[in-house]
Amino acid sequence: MYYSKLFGKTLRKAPSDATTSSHKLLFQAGFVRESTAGRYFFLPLGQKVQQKIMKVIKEEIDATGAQEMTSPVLHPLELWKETNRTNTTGFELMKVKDRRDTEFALGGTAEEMFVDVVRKFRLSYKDLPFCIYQFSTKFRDELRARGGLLRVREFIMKDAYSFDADEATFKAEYEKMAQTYKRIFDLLGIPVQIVEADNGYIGGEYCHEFVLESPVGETSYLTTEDGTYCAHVDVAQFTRGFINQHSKSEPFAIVEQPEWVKTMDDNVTHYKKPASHFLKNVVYKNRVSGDIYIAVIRGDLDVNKTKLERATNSIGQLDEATDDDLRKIGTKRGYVHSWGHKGAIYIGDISLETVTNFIGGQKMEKTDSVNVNYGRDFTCKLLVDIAEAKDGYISVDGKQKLIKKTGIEVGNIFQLGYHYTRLMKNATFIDRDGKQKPYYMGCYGIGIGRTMAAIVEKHHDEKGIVWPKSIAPYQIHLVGLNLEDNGIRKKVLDLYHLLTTNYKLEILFDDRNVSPGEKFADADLIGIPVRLVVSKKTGEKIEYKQRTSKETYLLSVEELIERFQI
RNA sequence: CGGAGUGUAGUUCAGAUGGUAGAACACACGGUUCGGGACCGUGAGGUCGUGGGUUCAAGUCCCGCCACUCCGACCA
Repeated sequence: MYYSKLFGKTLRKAPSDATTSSHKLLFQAGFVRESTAGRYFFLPLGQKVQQKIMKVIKEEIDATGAQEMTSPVLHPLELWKETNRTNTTGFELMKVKDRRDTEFALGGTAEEMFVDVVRKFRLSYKDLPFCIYQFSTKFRDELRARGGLLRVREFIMKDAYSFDADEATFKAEYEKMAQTYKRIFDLLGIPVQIVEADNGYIGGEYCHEFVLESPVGETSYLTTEDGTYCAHVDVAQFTRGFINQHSKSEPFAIVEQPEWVKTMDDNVTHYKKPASHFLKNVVYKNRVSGDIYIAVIRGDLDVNKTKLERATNSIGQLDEATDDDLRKIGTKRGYVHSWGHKGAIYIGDISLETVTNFIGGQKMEKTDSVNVNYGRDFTCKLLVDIAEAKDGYISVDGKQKLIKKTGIEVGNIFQLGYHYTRLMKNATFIDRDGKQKPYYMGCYGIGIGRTMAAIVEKHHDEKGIVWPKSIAPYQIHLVGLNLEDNGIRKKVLDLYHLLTTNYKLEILFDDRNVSPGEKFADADLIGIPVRLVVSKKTGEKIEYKQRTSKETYLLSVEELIERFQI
């Protein structure tokens, strides 16, 4: 490719509203342009990278025996009705109508479609297991796009779906895919952490995110110092510890409050006790059923909404209660009781059993309660883990501190189990015993654009991008200097043709009539792994430099070709 | 959807108190340069996001809307 013909230009400066390195550099170096928020053009350079990422993924996924196919982007809305996902609040489905008023969902994920195509065949256990996948544009009606390619509304995703006879064979498939993902991200130059995660409405124990640790990521997770435990904040478990105040035999009592105590902080000052000795009550409302939940928790801990949603079987449906909601159960902010409000369902955190003689729980305008004990003075409908793990908390084995990290989620793998195949009719195979059984499913996704951004976040310096070899837009950035000299011009053109034609190397040849400094600056910015220079200075040789190094070498054509192991 | 901010040339930005729109870089042409974003000259490029209002006069003041960025909420 002649640089002078390349569509897209580099800029001297990054756009001012870009905040992440990947956004700045991919824009500045001419890889992407924004259409509207969260929708991007991939310019020729960006498209090359995107295709190379897909190639790496395809080779590795194909090696597992999975087969690539494609599905329509417009999904019949009927399918989504079968699995009730049109009503799943929280996941905003984008819909379109054709001129006959038939409704379609713009695919944001394709479980229903893949189940649908599979059930068009009468398969037997002999056909199992199998895995089918596609690369396709996904649409997400995100409330807010952010960070360039990190969170977008339209993106190419590799989504794979596995079909097994039972959980045992699925487990093997899942494990194989986890290993494959690890290898893919190794090849792409992204050191990922495998993070235990929440798989939302489905439940179940297998769900992992592949995360690149990065300050600009949106995924919060906790890991032990030795890395043996690594879990998303929505599932991370920790040890509460036991806080023994004094004898449990002191009777529960309502006491006068000499001052009006308003918040947890004021309580701590007033009673001269740490926050852990107080009862904290947080109220949520299920926006679908209208149920009101009061989460009761030790005062030093916070409620994790996702954990609470899982405990109450209301995934994606809880909102923080409004003043109106509080009024309905007969209370107001600051005066929510840990028991007794009619019309509310009490869910307690297991930390309630780690303290004797709590303060609070029945706070009124002039009085408060003390010496309150869980089990003796009050109970909740459920006593489960609904607390959010935080930096410095102790791991479940009690031996290590948890470290909180943030990162970019570049891929995920899910156990779907029978969730879809039970909701959708005829999603069955004929088993050995001649009976129809639902498929046991898993799904596996990788966002291509986000992966590209993650690679840039990981691989750049002050001068520009530093692409790993596997996905660089070109293998060689050839810089021709002194091109007005016909001898040099011929030499560099001969080299270009030799390498591209005989050796099939991908080369970006900077043939422009601009200053050397500008060509070098662009080479660094674009970030192709190897830079070659032909000029009057290099004589019969060719200067070779790697993007990652400052060293330059003068090589003969033969030596050069050797370097590329041709 | 809540909070904050920004919209002026392709990009980065300047345009106090209202008075007929500017620079740098990029782009085109000519010339001089030529190993780390060279220089000189010439030129082209703007319904100042949009609609309305106030005013003799609005990029500037007021109101509505739109878009974008950041924080939060949301995120199979």
